This record gives sequence, structure tokens and C-alpha cells, in this order.
Amino acid sequence: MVAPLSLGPRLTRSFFERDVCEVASPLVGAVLARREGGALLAGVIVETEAYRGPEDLAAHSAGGRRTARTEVMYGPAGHAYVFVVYGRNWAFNVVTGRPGEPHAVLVRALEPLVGVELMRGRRGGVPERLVASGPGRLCQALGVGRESYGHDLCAEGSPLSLHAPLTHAPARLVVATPRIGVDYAGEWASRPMRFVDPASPHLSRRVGAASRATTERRRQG
DNA sequence: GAATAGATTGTCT
DNA sequence: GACAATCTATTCT
Repeated sequence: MVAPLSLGPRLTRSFFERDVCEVASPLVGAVLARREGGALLAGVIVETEAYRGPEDLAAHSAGGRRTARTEVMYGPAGHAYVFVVYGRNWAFNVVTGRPGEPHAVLVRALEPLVGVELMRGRRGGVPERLVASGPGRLCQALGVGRESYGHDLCAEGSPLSLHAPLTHAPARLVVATPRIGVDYAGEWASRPMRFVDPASPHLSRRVGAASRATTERRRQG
């Protein structure tokens, strides 16, 4: 009997209270976990995007827009912002910064780590590299939906949680690129606010060689 | 492998 | 009524 894999310590509120890019970058390599009754599902984050309302025209909180949907972004950091895109797909974000700053990090892709077969089954038996390689795909794999809206990811016992990188995992390369699907956002569309591990086969999109050369940097594991 | 079209529904005007 | 921080299948090379 193999001992269950133990996740790293849960990330604390102060981790999320920094600038949104200072959170989005080190989240690459961190672990997103969900507990469903007895089952544990988890994956290593390999792709994130930072959204910095109100000035960021790509953010739902652009221009200080404050509605029932965006409300949680105006609250304290470390809470889940979940929304629907294109009718059928859910997307999972973490609120960052200080209360009143409507910032959030979109988690776009995971490397399945725990509960892989359960997640794969939910995704129609697709190859593992497609199990959580996109915002909608990872929500489907983890069973994240509207009921996760506003959950406090830092609270002890919360079914959704974020954890520090596994201690024995090798350091990951983190590359910044423009964000996906925000062409309507003017100059904000080209800003390097998407953070990926370019070596991962689990990304929603591969990273081009050009952006790799200009923006890559090493991060402590 | 790359490009394209269609699906489908919550949210906001 | 229009649109969207996407996904999938299909149709090309």
C-alpha cells in the first residue's frame, strides 16, 4: 500500500495579496486541488493569465465594471472567481491584490497529478495531455462550476485549494506571453500577462520560439 | 499540422 | 438581442 501523496502547504492569503502578475507567475508550478467527498483531484498549474482591472481592458472588471458576476473580484484575495464562457465552458480564477482592486488570475492548464483516471473519465477518455489543457477543460476535469463561485481557497477545509509546489519537483521555467482570446483589448492584448511552463505538453497552446527568447527566466523551485 | 465553423447559455445592454 | 478570458469536429494542406 503506497502512502497517499501529500500536497504541499496551502498557499496563504498574503501570497495572493500581491500584484496580480507577482501572483500569476509563481502559480506556475503550484498545485490546484479539489476534494469531492473521499476523492482527491489535483494537478500542477502550468499556465496562468493575469487580469488587472480597472485599467486592463481585457478584464471583466475593465473600467471598474461591478456587477453580480464581477463582485467577488472587489473583495479580499484568495477567493474563487468562476464564470461561463461561450455558453458551455467554465473558467476558474483566483482573486488577488487588496480589497477594492478587481484583479484575478485565470488558471488555464494543469498537469494531472492525483485522481488522473477520474479526471480523464470526465473528459471523455481523451489523452492525458488534453485532460486539463484549457480553462474549460480543467474545470470539467475537476468538476468546478458555478457552485465554486466566491469560495475562500485559503480557508481550512475548503474543497478547492492551492498548494505550494511539490518540494522534490524540479524548478520550472516560466515564460510570459500575450494572453489568449483578448484581441478586443487594444494594447492590453499584446502585454505579456500569460505565464506558462513552455516545456509542458499540457498547455492550451504551444509557445513560439520568438517569445521564448525574449521573456524567459528561471524561477526558484 | 493548421485553419475554420458551429455549438450553446449566462450576463449585460 | 448581442456577445463572449472556449472546445470540438471537420476540412483542408
